[in-house]
Order: sequence, then structure tokens, then C-alpha cells
Amino acid sequence: MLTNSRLVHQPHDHGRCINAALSRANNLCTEKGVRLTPTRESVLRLLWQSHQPLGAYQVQDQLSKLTGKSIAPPTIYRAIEFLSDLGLVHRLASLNAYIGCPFPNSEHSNLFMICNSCGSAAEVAHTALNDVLQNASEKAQFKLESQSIELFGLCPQCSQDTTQATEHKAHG
Amino acid sequence: MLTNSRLVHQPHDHGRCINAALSRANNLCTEKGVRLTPTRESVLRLLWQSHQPLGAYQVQDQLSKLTGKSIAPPTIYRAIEFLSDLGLVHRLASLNAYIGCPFPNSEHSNLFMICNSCGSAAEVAHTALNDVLQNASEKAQFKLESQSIELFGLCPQCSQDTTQATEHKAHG
DNA sequence: TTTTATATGTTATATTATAACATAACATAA
DNA sequence: TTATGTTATGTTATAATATAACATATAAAA
Ligand SMILES: [Zn+2]
Ligand SMILES: [Zn+2]
Ligand SMILES: [Zn+2]
Ligand SMILES: [Zn+2]
Repeated sequence: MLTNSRLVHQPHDHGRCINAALSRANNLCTEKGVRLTPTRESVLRLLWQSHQPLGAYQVQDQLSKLTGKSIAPPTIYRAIEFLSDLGLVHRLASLNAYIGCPFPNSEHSNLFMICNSCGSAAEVAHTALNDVLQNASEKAQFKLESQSIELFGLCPQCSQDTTQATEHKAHG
Repeated sequence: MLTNSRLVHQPHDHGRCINAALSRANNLCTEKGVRLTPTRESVLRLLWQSHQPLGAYQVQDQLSKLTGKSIAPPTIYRAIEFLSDLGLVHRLASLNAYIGCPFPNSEHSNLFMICNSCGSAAEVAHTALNDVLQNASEKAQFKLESQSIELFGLCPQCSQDTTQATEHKAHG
């Protein structure tokens, strides 16, 4: 089970996450012979500013402020599409939001654990799960092509906070 | 693995699907002491007119034609919310669309197999899958509360059609 | 340099969903 | 049966998300 869950939910040097993501993006673009333009890189960087997914219009606002120019929605959606086609970002359908992929070159489950409290989203690749889904599909004679799995709940940090708050209440 | 996959993908007496759904809805509403008003019943019936999910505005169009009156979006969304709260319909996040639930009283996986070709969506409840997701969540110290699983691919019928078309082409 | 392909800018609009407040229908009790 | 509270719907306006269509600019190739 490959996941960035620990990084997402624990204090860490997030600058390293960002640098790694940009480095991977540069490599991948070079490899594929496509261009990581300033706009595209900025959008990727914005999506990596935290481990919480961002809506397209949030990205637009921030990019507009960043550049001082007003940027229209199509520019953002194009950059997101470009990055998404390369597997560098994912769309979270339930949230209409986008997030950077921590392992664009690995096998994917397109599985996210999304915290209802803090909004963070950890990505998980889970071979056994993929097998279960593939088997279920075959049983139903369904030719599986892609999948979107979104789990909602409480991340370790928020879960702990809730527990402590409850205990505090009980004692107070 | 509980599923309505066969009904969805094979010719069948769909009137029975509709009647069963409305009957379940009536029972559930009586049981819960809430009212299945004409609007709500119509929306449920429209969502059950086929095994393909419908957008809210498609429902609006059809209900407007059906009644001869113009119905505004809030009426549709309210009916959908009512039905959804009772577990009688589900939202497919990837499609911004809604579909009737074939087994509102059973355990759920919130798993759908959605055909990229014909748009049909079969619902599946899969205990083993739920266990895998629960285990993965525990491993990540994630307190799982709800889930949305959407599989995309080709349904048995469309898969067969594709195969035949390919064969035909090869022979032609 | 000319040509071609790619990327971005710009305007307008489509699509999906909800806020806020008014009215109507229903249920219950005086 | 009227009054009263509750639930449901009507109505208007608008928020939020996403794309179409066409113009311009930039980069790469010939
Ligand atoms: Zn980080
Ligand atoms: Zn990923
Ligand atoms: Zn049917
Ligand atoms: Zn269901």
C-alpha cells in the first residue's frame, strides 16, 4: 500500500514535497517532450502549496494575485488539464477540486482519504484493492477502464483532536 | 456481492423495477413518518425511468413537461435531497447525476459500474471490498465515515457490441 | 525568415447548485 | 371549525463550476 498519508497528516518539511513535485514534473515533461510553461508550473505549485485540494477558482484567485494580472478561468482549466493528462494532478469529483499527485509514475488506485474536518486528502495506491475491483468487474462482465475512489472521514490528526475534545468535555 | 448488474445490462421487464422502487419508497416513508408527496414521487419515478443516471436539469425538463407547469431547480434539488437522505437515490459525483437505489435497505458500498458507452450505472454492494477499505483506513489511522466508488468502463452489452464491431471490421 | 504548431488571452455562455424569502398545504389542538 | 405550528413548494435571484469560440502571442521547425 503506497501512500503519502504520513506526510499529509503529520508536521513535515513541506518544502521538500513541493520541490520533489516540481522536479518530477520537470523530468516528466522533458521525457514526454512537452513544455512546463510558467503558467503550468505556477498552477502545479499552487496545487502543491498544501495537502488540501483546491478548486479551480481558488487557483485562479491566487494566480491572479501572484502575477498581478487577471487570469481567466480557461487558462486555469487548461493548465489543470495539461497536468492531469500527465498524471501530475488529480481531480476529486466529490469536491470539484484538484490536488497534486505524490507518485505520478507508480501504479494507481485513484483512491483518496479525505478529511471531513481539515480537508486534507491523502492518496493511496493499493494493489489488493485494485484486484478486488478487477475481480468484481469480471464477475459482472464489466470491462473496467478507470476508477475514482473517495473515502471521507477523519484524518489521524483531526481524529485525535476530536477524541481529546470529547475527553475534555467529559472531564469538564 | 449484491448487485443489480444483470437487470441493468440485460433486457428485462423494467416496469417491475419501477414498481418495486416506488413500493419500497412508500413503505420506507410510512415507516419513517415522512411524506412521499406527488413531486417527490414523480422525481423518483423519473430517476427510475431507466438504469442511466439523470442530471437535475434533465429531471427538471421532464417534470415540467409532465406537469405542464414550469418547475424551478430548487424544487428538484429538494426532492432529490429528500430521497437521498432516505437512501432512495444516490448521487454520482463524477457525472453530477442521480440514480435510484435498487436496495435501499441493504448494506452499501456506494460502488457503481458506469458504462462509458451507454451511460448505464449498476450498483454493487461488496462486503469484502468494504473490509479492504476499512483495513486500509485503519492502517492509515483514518476514521472512515463514508465512501464513493465509481468504476468506469464498458458494460457487458456494450463490450459485446464493441467486440462484434471489431470482428466485423476485421472481416470486412 | 517564413511557416507551422503550440500556448495563452478574451469574451461570452453553458451547466450545476443554492440562498433567501413568500406562499401554500397539511396536521394538530383548542 | 378556526387558530397555530410545521412541512412543503413557489419564486426570484445568484453563486459556483466549467467550456465554447475565436483572437493573439509565443515557440519550434523548416
Ligand atoms: Zn507535504
Ligand atoms: Zn496519483
Ligand atoms: Zn430495470
Ligand atoms: Zn444504493
